[in-house]
Parts: sequence; structure tokens; C-alpha cells
Amino acid sequence: MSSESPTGKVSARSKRADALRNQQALLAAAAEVFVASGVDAPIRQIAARAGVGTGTIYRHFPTRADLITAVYRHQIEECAEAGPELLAGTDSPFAALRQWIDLFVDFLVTKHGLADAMQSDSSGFAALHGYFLDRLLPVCAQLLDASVAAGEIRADTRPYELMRGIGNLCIGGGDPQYDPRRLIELLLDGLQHPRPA
Amino acid sequence: MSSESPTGKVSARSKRADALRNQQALLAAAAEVFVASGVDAPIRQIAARAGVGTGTIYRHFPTRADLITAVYRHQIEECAEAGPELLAGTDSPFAALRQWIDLFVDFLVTKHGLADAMQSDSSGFAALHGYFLDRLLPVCAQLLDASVAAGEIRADTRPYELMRGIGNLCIGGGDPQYDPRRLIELLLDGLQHPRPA
DNA sequence: TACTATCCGGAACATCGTTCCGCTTTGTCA
DNA sequence: TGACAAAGCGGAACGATGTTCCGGATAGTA
Repeated sequence: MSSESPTGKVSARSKRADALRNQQALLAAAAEVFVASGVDAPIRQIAARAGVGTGTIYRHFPTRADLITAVYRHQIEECAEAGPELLAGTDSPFAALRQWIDLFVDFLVTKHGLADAMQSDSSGFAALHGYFLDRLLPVCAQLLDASVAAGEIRADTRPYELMRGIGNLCIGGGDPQYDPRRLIELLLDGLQHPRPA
Repeated sequence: MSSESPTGKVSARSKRADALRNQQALLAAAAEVFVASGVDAPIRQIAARAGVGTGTIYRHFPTRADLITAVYRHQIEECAEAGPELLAGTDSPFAALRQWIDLFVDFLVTKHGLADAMQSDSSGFAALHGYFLDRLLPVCAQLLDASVAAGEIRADTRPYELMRGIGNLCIGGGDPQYDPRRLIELLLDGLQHPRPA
């Protein structure tokens, strides 16, 4: 991601003050607009809300994914860090996996269209998919492995598929007739099912 | 849908010959383009392939969903009719449900982006979602009810949620790392799980 | 053959993502 | 402090796409 130190914190070095201001304004504006109109809101709308031109937004965040990840970086990080903590806090790795997936689902469904965007293969969103995967896939894999090792679930599930499937199930979570969590429960129950046919 | 009799067959009555020709040409062109470029191919591309103007396509198929459902009507119909047949051909309703879902999944994943389009809430696609639901939801409900009645699965699953979830899981089926069928198996195994926590 | 209802084609408009470049601002150095 | 160059900014401009609209062509009929 642009303008970022290895620690993950936004760096102020070698940047002009106005550029910094604009970057912050854009993050704030994007957060507001995402809540109001979803993560696929028009670029112009975000730029207008921040009081900058469209060119400026592209300078700071070359792709929409960059902007989205910057806005939600903290929450993604929290989710990633929660994995090992949950695992350490219980003697049932599978219970930890369930709780972690709950956190992940909460994150996805509370952002309008985030799940949609994450699975979309259109140009600007591909990187978003990648970022989520880079950060969260290892966590999921760890929880999954631990659950298998504890003999709580079957062993033939690939972390990538599980994460992707959960992301997919979260699409359209706004529909009152459709609660992704119920199906995800079903999926997890399936993991406990003795063996594949 | 425009220009359609109660039997579901395309009606030739009270239509000019050139209009009929164009409608057929559009259906054929759309089918080809859908295979080549997915169901969200540009309207202009379909119109060009059919050798007509863009206005013509909107006259015959006011929304993209109308065009998609017209192109795939036969296959949707076949899928809907297969439900009761499968149910009649076995003494395990749940086995019939599995087979039927297999058919449904086959249908979704062999059409580029059909699953994506079906779940999208953008204007043109909303009707597509509706059409699928109208036709297939009762079939799914019947299979589900029969399975519950036979004591093969738990009773707390809503047909709409199941269909929608399966549709969601089929999104992005082109990825070689992601096989929706494995997760759908998991989901179905979950249905067999004794009782919800 | 003449006439009209129907239909057609594609220009035109709106929206959106993205690029580009002349102008402005900032930080620095003498 | 007062240039000056580098960095950054704004928004016009371009291309793609969906959608509407209407003058002109055409099929069916009298």
C-alpha cells in the first residue's frame, strides 16, 4: 500500500503537509460515504465529500481497494489478531474457530457491499480480495488446523475455500429474509460431520 | 416478460415478422455472447452480434434480466421439472435434494457470471433474482419439506435462505482454487447434523 | 398501390472510472 | 525574507457503458 511504513502505521515522512491533510480528509470522507452508500460509491462522491479533486484521490489511493483497505485496516488487523487470542483462550479450537468466524462475518455484514466487492473480479477490487486473503487466510488456516488436530472436525477442508465461501455467503446480508449466519452455522456443523460421502 | 403467452411459449400473434426475426436473432446472439463474455457483456456487443441497434434490444427485452431469463428459460424449466421427478424416483427425499442441487449448481457454474448476476442488487439484475426464485423456490421447498418429513434432515432451514446461499456459494466458480461444490456438500452435511446449538 | 401502425437504428444523454496537464502550494536554501 | 524547484492539486477530458428518444423505414392491410 502506498505511503506506509513497515509497521503498518501511516508515515508522515517525506510528505508535504497538504498531502497529509488530504489523505486524512479522504479517509474520513470515504468512511462516511462507505457507510452511507456502500464501498462501491462513486469516486467523485468521495472526492467531493473530502473537498478535493478526483485526481487527488487517485494519487493517494491508486485503486479503490487501496482506499477500502486503508479505511478498514484497523478492523482487519483486529480480526487477524483475534484468531490466536481466541485459540489461546479455550481448549476447543473449533469453538475458537466459530467465534473467529463470527467476528469476520460481523465485519463483513456491517459494511454495505464489502462482501460483494471482495468477491467481485472487476479490476479495482481484485487487490482487495488479495489483501484480505494475505492477512486473514493464515489465521483461518491456523484455527482450522488446530481444530483438525484436536479431532473436532474433518480434515478435508481447505482454508481458502472456507474463507471464500464465508465471504460469498455474506453477500446480500442486508436482505431481512436472508441471514448469512444461519447458513454459516450449517457449514460449520457440516465440518463436524463424520466423513465425506 | 414481454411477448409471452400464459403457457410460457413465445407468442407469434400480433407481432410483425421483422420483430419476430429480431427477437430470435437477439436470443441467439445473446446466447453466444453470454458464453464468450459472460452475462454482463455490454448491451452494444449483443446488439452488434445480432445486427440490430441498441434501441431494438431494449424494445424486446426492457431489462437485462428479461434477456437472460429468455435465453435460459428452457434450462431453468428443466431444472424446475427435475425436482418432482427426482423425488418420485427415490425413497430418500434427501438424496433427491442433493441431486437436484447438483443440477442447479451445474447450471449456475457453467454460465459465466450467472451466479454473480443473480445475487447482484443492481437495477437490471433484481428481476433475474426474482424469476429464479419464483420458479425454483417452490421446488426447493418441496424437496426440503419431504426430507424433513422423512426425518433425514433437521427442520429449521428456510428454502429461500438455502437457495440464496447456494447461489452465493457459486459466485466465482471459475477460480480453480475454489470449488463451490465442496462447500455445498458441507452445507448439506450440516443439514443432517442433529440439532442446532 | 397507398396508408398507417409498428418497429428499427443509432445518435444523444447521463454516469462512472481513469488519465493528464497547467496551475498552485509547500518547503528550502541562499 | 524572497525566490525557486519539487510536489501536489483540481478538474477538464476521454472512453466505456446503460438508457432514452425520435426521425425514418417497413410490414401488413385496405
